[in-house]
Amino acid sequence: MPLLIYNSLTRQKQEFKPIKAGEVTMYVCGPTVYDLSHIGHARSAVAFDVVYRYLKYKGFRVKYTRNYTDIDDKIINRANKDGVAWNEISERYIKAFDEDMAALGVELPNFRPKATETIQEMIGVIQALIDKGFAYVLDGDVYYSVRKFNGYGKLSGKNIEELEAGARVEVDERKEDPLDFALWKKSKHGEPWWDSPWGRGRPGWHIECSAMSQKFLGETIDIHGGGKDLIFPHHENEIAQSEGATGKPFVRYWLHNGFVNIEKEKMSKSLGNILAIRDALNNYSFEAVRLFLISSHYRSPIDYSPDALREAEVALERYYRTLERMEKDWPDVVNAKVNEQRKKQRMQRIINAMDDDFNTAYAAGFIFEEVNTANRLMDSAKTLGTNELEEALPVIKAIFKEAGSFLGVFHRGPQEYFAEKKGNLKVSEEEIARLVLERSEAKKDKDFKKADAIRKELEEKGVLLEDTPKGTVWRMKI
RNA sequence: GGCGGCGUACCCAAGUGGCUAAGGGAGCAGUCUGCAAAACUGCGAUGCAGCGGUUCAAAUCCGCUCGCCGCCUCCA
Repeated sequence: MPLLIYNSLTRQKQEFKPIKAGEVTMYVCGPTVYDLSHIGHARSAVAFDVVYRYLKYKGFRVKYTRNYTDIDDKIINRANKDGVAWNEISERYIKAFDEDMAALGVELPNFRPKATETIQEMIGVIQALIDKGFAYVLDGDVYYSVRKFNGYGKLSGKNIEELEAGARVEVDERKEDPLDFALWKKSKHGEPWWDSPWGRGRPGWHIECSAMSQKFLGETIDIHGGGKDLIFPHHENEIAQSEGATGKPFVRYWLHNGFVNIEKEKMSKSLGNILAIRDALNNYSFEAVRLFLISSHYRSPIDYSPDALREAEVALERYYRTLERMEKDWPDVVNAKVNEQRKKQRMQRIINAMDDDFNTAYAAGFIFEEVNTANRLMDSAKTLGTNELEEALPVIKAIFKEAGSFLGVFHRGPQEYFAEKKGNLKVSEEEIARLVLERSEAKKDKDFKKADAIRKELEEKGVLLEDTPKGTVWRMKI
C-alpha cells in the first residue's frame, strides 16, 4: 500500500512520490520567536515530527528544515516593551523553543536556519523578482506585484477580485495595488537593518521561507508544512515569490495541521487563551502531551482541556504498567526470539493507518489493542497455559518499540516513565517505604483498620498502594 | 459577504459505499482481593445532527435544513 498524503493544494489525498526516489525534502514553518511557545506550536511540531520520523521509518532519506523567524515586527515591539535589544528577545525565545521541543521529544530537523542568517539569499530572491518584473521598488521598500503572478490564490482557493473587495488591510497608498505585499522594508529609525541594493532595511515576513527552503533544499521541494492559518497569506505568498523567482514549481505536497482550541475557540494571543508548552509539561508527562496530540488526526481541530490531557496520561500509564508487567513477570518470555511473520502481520495494521495520511489516532488504537492482548494472555497464563503467551509477548514488545519509533510515544522503558513521575513526589520515598512496611505488619496482624488508614493517608498525599502476590507496590496518583 | 471544515455512545475519537460502527476515558455488574487497586470479562450507539434522495447496499455519495468552528488581518 502506498503512502497517501492529503495535499492542501489539490484538496485530495495523493500517493506520495518524491522528486528523487528514496529522498525527501521537507520544510516546515517554525516559530516567530517573541514569546514562549504554546500547545498549538507543540501540535504543529509534533505533527511534523511524526511525519519526519515516519518517512524515515519508511526508508526515505529525509532532509528536513525548520526555520526560526528571528526578525519581525512582533520581536521589535516586544524588545521595545521590555527595553532590551531585539536580538536579545529572539535569542531568549529560540532557546526556550529549543528547550520545549527537546522536552516534547521532538527530533531536531537537519537544518534550523535563522532568518537573519539568510539575508543575502533573500536579497538574491528579491532581486530576481525585480529583474523578472514581479516586484517593484518604492523609496527603499520592495513590493511584490500580486497581479503579475498568474497562479495567485491557487493554494488558498481565493481569487484576486474577491480579495480586493474584502481587503481589510490598511492600504499603503503608494502601493500599486492594495494586495501587494512587502518583500523588503526600509528601516525606520532605531530598527535593526541590513544593507541591500535598495538601501538599509529588513526583510518582509514571507520572503524568508522562500529563501531558506531554496538554500537548504532546492528550488522545488517535496513537502512544505505549517499550521492551517498560514495557508493565507503566508504560503500563498511564498508560492508567488518562489515560483516567480525560479519559474519552477515550489512545493509538491502542502501539509497543514489543524488548531488546538480551548473551549471550541482557537487558541491565540489576541484571545489571551494560551497554554504554554512548559505549563502543560509541568503537570503531565511529555508523552501524555504527545498522545493527546496524536489521538486526533493532524488536520482536525482538537479541543484542549485539563481533562483531555489527564485522560491521555491515564491511558499512557495503562500502557507502561502493562509493559512493566511484561518485563517483570515474564522476563525470559518477553525477550525471546520474535516471530517475524507474526510481527509483520500485526505491524501492518499500524503501517496501513499511517500510510493513510498519517492516521496516528487509528495507529494508537492498535497499540492499545496489543496492550489488551498482553494483559489478557498474562492473566490467563495459569489456566490456559503459556503457548500463545510465549509467541505473542515478544512480538507485542517489538511492535511497541517499532511503532514508538515514529509516534514518539510508547518508546521508553517503564522504569524511565515511572521514575519521571516520582520526581513530583511530596513525600520521601523512605517515608513511603516505612509506611508500607508498617501497613504490611498491620495486615499480618489482621489489623485492617490500621492498614486501611495508612493506605488512605498515602492516597491523600498522592500515593496509591496496590497489594500484589509479590507484596505491596506503590505508584503516583495521576 | 466570499471560501473552507466539522457535527459518530455520558466525554474524547477512528471509520468516508458492503464483515458484529476501532481505541481511550467515565459508568454499572462480575472474576480476583481481608477490603481495595490494577488487570481481565460482560453490559452500553438497531444507531452515526435532522429531513429527503441515489443505490441491491450509506455514518460514508447527492440535496435541503439546523448547529458549531476556521480563513479572508499578525497567528502553529
